[in-house]
Amino acid sequence: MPTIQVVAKKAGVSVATVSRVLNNPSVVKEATRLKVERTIEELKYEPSVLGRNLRTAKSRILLALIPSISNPFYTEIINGIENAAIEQGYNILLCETGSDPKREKIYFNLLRSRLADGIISMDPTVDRAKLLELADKYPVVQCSEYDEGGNISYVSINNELAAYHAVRYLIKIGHTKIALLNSHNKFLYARERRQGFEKALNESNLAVNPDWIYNTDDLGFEHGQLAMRQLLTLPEKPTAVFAVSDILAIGALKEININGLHVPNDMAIIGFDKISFSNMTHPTLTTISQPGYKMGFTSAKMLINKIKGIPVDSIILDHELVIRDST
Amino acid sequence: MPTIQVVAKKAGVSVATVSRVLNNPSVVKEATRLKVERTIEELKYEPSVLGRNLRTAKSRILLALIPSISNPFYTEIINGIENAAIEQGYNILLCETGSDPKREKIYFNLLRSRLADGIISMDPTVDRAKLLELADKYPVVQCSEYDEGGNISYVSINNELAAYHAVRYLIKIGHTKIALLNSHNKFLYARERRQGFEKALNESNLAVNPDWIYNTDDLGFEHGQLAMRQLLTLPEKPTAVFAVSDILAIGALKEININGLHVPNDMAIIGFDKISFSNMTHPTLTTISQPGYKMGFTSAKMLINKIKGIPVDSIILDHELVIRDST
DNA sequence: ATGAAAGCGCTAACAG
DNA sequence: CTGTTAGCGCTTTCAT
Repeated sequence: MPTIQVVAKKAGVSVATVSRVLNNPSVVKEATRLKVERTIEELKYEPSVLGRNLRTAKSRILLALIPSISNPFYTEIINGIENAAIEQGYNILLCETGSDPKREKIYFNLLRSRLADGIISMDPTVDRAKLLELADKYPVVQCSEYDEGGNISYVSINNELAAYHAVRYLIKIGHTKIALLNSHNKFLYARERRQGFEKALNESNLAVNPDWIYNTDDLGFEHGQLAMRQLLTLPEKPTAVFAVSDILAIGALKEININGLHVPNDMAIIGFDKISFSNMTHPTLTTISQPGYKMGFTSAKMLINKIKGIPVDSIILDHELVIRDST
Repeated sequence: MPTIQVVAKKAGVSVATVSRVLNNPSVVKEATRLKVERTIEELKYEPSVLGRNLRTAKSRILLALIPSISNPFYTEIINGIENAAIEQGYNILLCETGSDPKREKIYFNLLRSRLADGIISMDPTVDRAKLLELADKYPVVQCSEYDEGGNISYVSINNELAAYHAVRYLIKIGHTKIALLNSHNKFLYARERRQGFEKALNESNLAVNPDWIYNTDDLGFEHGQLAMRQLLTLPEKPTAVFAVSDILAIGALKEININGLHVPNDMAIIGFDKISFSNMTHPTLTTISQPGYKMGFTSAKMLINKIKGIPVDSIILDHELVIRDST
């Protein structure tokens, strides 16, 4: 495991020169550069990131905090983050918080102990106060989720508008009895999507029936199933349901299938996120597509800029209604 | 951002003592320890991992190489890896190779440049020669995949036996015309599972019909669909299919549904991996469960032992046939 | 039980 | 264009 010293000695130059051919080759004379490069090759020298990091006081590592790696919604985002990072010579430490404050703390400390240069938070359950405190001293951006009050820059979509578009479409194709399958109102996005839902109904003079609004804390597909089971027991049933996540929508779809009912004839369904599985169901799921890749890519670039001291602005990206067979 | 120097000065001790209360508190006198701890608290001092890493020549970072983060099969494994790592004070750098040799090279170099202490490879498409070369100088283990010839320790299941169990079960419930939906034979696991498939058939004196064996390079669900479409055009159709991945099975299931046929009456299906979505389909999927969490946990512990210089042995873990509604 | 001091591998100011 | 040198923040002998 040769060090820069060894290379320098063997090549007959100083360590500074070796360092230069590594980091700023243009300033060294071609002849010496070649000589050094040859020696590096011969010795199979690889510069130690450890030494470099200490010296430059940077780790070139970014933290990506997600609640759960098994949620396919984050897959595309992570891809975007990774590509943006690699492009700029950064690496990603992917951290699953499991919405567990203890884990969150471990990861926050990675920033404090300089193991990471910045953090992208995607966890809706993150401890607001702690995140704000962290953002005070370290580069932090939020992706997908964001904080109303705080001044942490973020990348997101317009949740209210997206929900509005989804429900307006259901109304347009003739539905008047529309249910909402939402997550818990403690989440900003849940409140925003509900607003969009209500706005679309109000606009068409449709009443909001509280029986048709289902909130769940757990976004597992079983809860989509549960919700649909309950809706189907109602004396007056809805004919369409807007679910704020594809997973919930898939659960609802399953319950409808189990009951021998038909989608979309007996019940239309719209999901949210366009996860890859939304295309594998039968029938395929109409859904709102978030530009996951772009969200990830943008937030990583944003974070890197922040690390470099370049000021950044929050960004709202466009969503898209993907019409498939469930409506 | 105080350093250890600042803490030492303020506490009126040497940096060595501060370092001791951090790493080996028992050797320092209670009174001084308390004094130092109080100062650390006051200054909100966090030791720099950068300095420590350079000094100890360790990064306490593990690389986890997976082909694709969107493949839910890896989700459980990653969880296991993460927990084993955290337990021992390591962090995980999750790297998606996308089966791209260029990316792979970047990640291998992370080891060479000392940014990581070891690597867990889960990519079946990994460049064997390169991996063996790397394993020569650095701690490497394989998880799920492994290499016949090489001497890299691994954690895996018995693929042949698992396939054998799956097919034997299909035979037991009355099927004699069984198709195999396999990935490419260049993969060891594909060859092994095919062997198990054939063994079960042979044992019951059933012939292996080449028309009922479908190989695909791409494990996307569309290819499961394609495969089933082709099987359904055959003059003599199988009555059951064993797919080597749940995703392929789900694709096949969808095609059967589209054709108005019934699972399992017209066609029984067994998948492989027990991904979370295998439970969300209608009907739910019978599948072979790999102990993903345990595989991840075990391989991470194995790697850490290797890093510490403790000799390790490869391990074969048990699979399980999960019987659900598709058979 | 504690302190002094060396040094991990590298980069960057400064001098030449 | 190149070399000398200081020092990033920490751990770890070696003394005391």
